[in-house]
Amino acid sequence: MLDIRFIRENAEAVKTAMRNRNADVDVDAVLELDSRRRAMVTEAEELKAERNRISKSIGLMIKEGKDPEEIKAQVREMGDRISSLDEELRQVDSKLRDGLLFIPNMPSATTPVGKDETANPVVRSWGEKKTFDFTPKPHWDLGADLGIFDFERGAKIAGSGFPLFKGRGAKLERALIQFMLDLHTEEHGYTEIAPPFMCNATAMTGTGQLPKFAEDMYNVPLDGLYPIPTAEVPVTNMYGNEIIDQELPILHTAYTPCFRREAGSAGKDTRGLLRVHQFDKVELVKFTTPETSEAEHEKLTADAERVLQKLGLHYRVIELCTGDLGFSASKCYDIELWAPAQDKWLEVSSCSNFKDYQARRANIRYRDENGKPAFVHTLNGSGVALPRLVIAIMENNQNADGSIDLPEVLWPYMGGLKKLV
RNA sequence: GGAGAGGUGUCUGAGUGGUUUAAAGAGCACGCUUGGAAAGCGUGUGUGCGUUGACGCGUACCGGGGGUUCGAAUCCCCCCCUCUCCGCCA
Repeated sequence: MLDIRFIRENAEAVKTAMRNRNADVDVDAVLELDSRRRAMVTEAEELKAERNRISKSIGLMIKEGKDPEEIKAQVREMGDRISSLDEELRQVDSKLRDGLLFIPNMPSATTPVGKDETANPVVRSWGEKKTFDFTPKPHWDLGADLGIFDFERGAKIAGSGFPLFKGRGAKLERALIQFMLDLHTEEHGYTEIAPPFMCNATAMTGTGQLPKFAEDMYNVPLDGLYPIPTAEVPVTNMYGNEIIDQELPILHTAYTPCFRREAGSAGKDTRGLLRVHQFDKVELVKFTTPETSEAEHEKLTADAERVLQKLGLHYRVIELCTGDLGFSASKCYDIELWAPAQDKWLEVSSCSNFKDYQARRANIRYRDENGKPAFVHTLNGSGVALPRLVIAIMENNQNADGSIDLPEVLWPYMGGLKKLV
């Protein structure tokens, strides 16, 4: 969330930013709550100061054997006023917090201003489109023929969008996860985390999924838990309500399954692995100082790209414009893989710098050079998500006979298998 | 799921209704002392919010939330977490 003091002092800039985001936010209503709240706090605290003084004197009177009943009655009235003021204050406070929780992050100064995804500039690309001397098949046909997944049975037991991998398909999932985790821990300096796959509402609020995107989340109301939509939630919230005393930056990587209801996407990208309710992902998460977060953002993006380079897959990096930027992000690069049978680019990673937005929501701090507590900057990106990665591997590496060549870096993880036949 | 014991500041640890403004010790920082160090001595050492140009002042915070009271770390209620034992169980 944004600092209320920042909003107070930069109201016009905030309003402009919200317009650029196409976000419908009533900044003035929040400012009004803020000024009401401060007036009430001052009044309540003055009363409390007086009550504390008098209560102390009552203690003395009793000790001296005087009768305090008259003063007690007087303070009792004061207490009633304080109680009702506190109650009112609680309400204003929670309204203000709710208001703040629905205001998205400020786009960074370098984020291009634009209306929607059509305004996202391509930053760079790697490799080139593969040419085929036959018509490349979509991954769902290839996979069904090879028997490496069985979406019908997945749908039978959980519903559509819950993919079921089988045999070498299941092993390929495991191999890719292991390959990516090894790369990030051994070559990029990340510490691996195996976190809980469910989080409470506080954690979901800390990273920005709640309260606004409740409909996108699965939830288990009986226990107040949410199956995680991304490892970002548990791994970022690891340090919630802490003043981190380790040296920054902290780099974490984590494999988790991810669960998304995809509300509002019904009927879109329904075939195969394009858009599913459950998928595997290796995530990269960083905690940095404000001074280093921009450089760490570039490095994090490069770490994700390295996965695709090692796998030999053609990709491009785009930067999200203000109109397409995620709620909590200040700056974001999407990495997209080319899928020849789909004839389109598929997003496999969103690498975001959240600045202090999540840190303020989750209360994650460090001590700055003066020893004063300050909010960290949080960053994350997929490194990378599996379904579309599997699509790209299958569709790009297919042969005319329906077999699929496996990238060389995966051979050791596939027990020496070089080809899916 | 049942029974019990706990949760106090950076740490250890006291505190069961009123100068507690959370004792004491350790740690840490600074200063004195010293040829230098250690020891010793002295001073300081939390977070949020409000207010202020600033120094500061006020307020809240002893796992979390409510309540009783003029006044709560302390009494009452609910919840969370940790440990021990029992039950169940991969």
